[in-house]
Amino acid sequence: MASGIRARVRAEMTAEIKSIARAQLGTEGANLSLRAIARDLGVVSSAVYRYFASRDDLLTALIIDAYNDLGSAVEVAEAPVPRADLLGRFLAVAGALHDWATANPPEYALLYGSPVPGYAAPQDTIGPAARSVLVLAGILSDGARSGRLSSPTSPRLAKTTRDDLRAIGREMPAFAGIPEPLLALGIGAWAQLFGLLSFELFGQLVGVVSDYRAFYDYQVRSIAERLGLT
Amino acid sequence: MASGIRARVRAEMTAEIKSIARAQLGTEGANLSLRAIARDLGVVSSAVYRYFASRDDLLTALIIDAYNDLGSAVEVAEAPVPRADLLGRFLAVAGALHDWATANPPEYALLYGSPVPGYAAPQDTIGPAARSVLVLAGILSDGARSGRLSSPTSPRLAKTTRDDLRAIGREMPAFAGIPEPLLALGIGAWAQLFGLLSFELFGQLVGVVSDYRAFYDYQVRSIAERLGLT
DNA sequence: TGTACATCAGTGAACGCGCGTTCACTGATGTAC
DNA sequence: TGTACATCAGTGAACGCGCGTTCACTGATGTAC
Repeated sequence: MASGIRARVRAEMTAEIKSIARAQLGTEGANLSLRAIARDLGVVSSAVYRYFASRDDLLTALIIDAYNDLGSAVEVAEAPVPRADLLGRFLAVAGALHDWATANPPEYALLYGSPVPGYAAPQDTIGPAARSVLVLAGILSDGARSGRLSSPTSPRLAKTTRDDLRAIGREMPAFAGIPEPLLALGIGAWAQLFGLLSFELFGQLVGVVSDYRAFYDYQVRSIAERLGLT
Repeated sequence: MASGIRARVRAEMTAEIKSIARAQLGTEGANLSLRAIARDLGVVSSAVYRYFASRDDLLTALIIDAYNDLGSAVEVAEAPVPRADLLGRFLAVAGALHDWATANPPEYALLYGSPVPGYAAPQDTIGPAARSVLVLAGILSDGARSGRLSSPTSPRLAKTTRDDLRAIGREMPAFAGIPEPLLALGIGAWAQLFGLLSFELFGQLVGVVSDYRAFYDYQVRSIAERLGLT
């Protein structure tokens, strides 16, 4: 099966293109230049089309890779924590988010920053995008099932919001066992984590916070307390 | 003083350039094209340089305008609420944020989305950027002074974080009267509001939430409760 | 009120670049008999 | 094991665009006396 060699070379080439593109994200943002990538690769610009059908295709591949990278970082951080240690699991998730985001700012911006003008993410990004939040869902769902997490009784949920939350449980089994108010709180907490990360990475806290990690950890513990995680 | 005419025409021209640039933000993101602006303006590309020294200068003007626009929207929404109605004031602020962001997505992305590659915001943006958060500071500070807002006692603040928070009070008088734990909570709440807005505007909630405003309002009320606003 | 001069908006050409994508092609590598 | 054929990576030229910025200039509008 000598075709295996061709396939392996192809995979390596594809990986190298993505790696060069990733480096470009850092300096140029999401405005990838295929010609610049080809130049770095030491190849004529049209050669890149053997590996990606278009600029958007390459961008999609980068997005999917980044979601998977983040998702697996979160999973790996949370997995070894004993299932009964809900607080520990949450701290592991939040910590992994911060670690990954600060280690990969361009990728973070690609996933959670301004949408790329003219680019519409295809369906294939949805699965990878969900991986990290599914880990949070597991914590809430375990807590709800064991009765250790209780639901807030106020504020009142609008009917539309309650419907939305029910639909989430229906469509994603991982969220199924979570009472609606707790789920709403959980999504709010999730948004807060990313709000904090965006503030930190996008420069909103410059001159305000100096020890970012300590500040983030404080906020995370305060979120955990609010969610009733112990 | 016939020079007043020249000055007025100049101001109008400047405003029109910014308005065309703002429209371009929506389709092209922060990658402004001076040539395209000149084309829309019906003028030769070099003419734009009579009004802005460079592309970055124009971008800075847009950023400052946007911060001021948001800041004044928040101020105008909050000002008529009776000072003693802390909850009403907070709801007004949060509502104005949502109204402004959903009415001006490109501007929102410019201010709170991914940083523009190669662009460093000059000092002049700091003042306008602070306007909206100063309104929140006023609410917390009034609440603290009147004793109606109490400070959470946990989690424990790291020394570095406590120093950061003290420095904020020292450098911005509006924050001076707010106890450190309450201030930390307030900044966390602020980050959460923007996290929710970014999730909504940047597409993270597509297929999850259908009634964005109801969802946001629920989160806002839950934040208000947590802060002890009544 | 009229005239000389200064200011300044806008022109047009140029410099030196960049880009994504298509297409006919060469030549090496793999596959099937 | 050897040969004919198919696959496919990479080339090079071209199409039809785009860009920010500089500079010498024209001509209208304002200012000072």
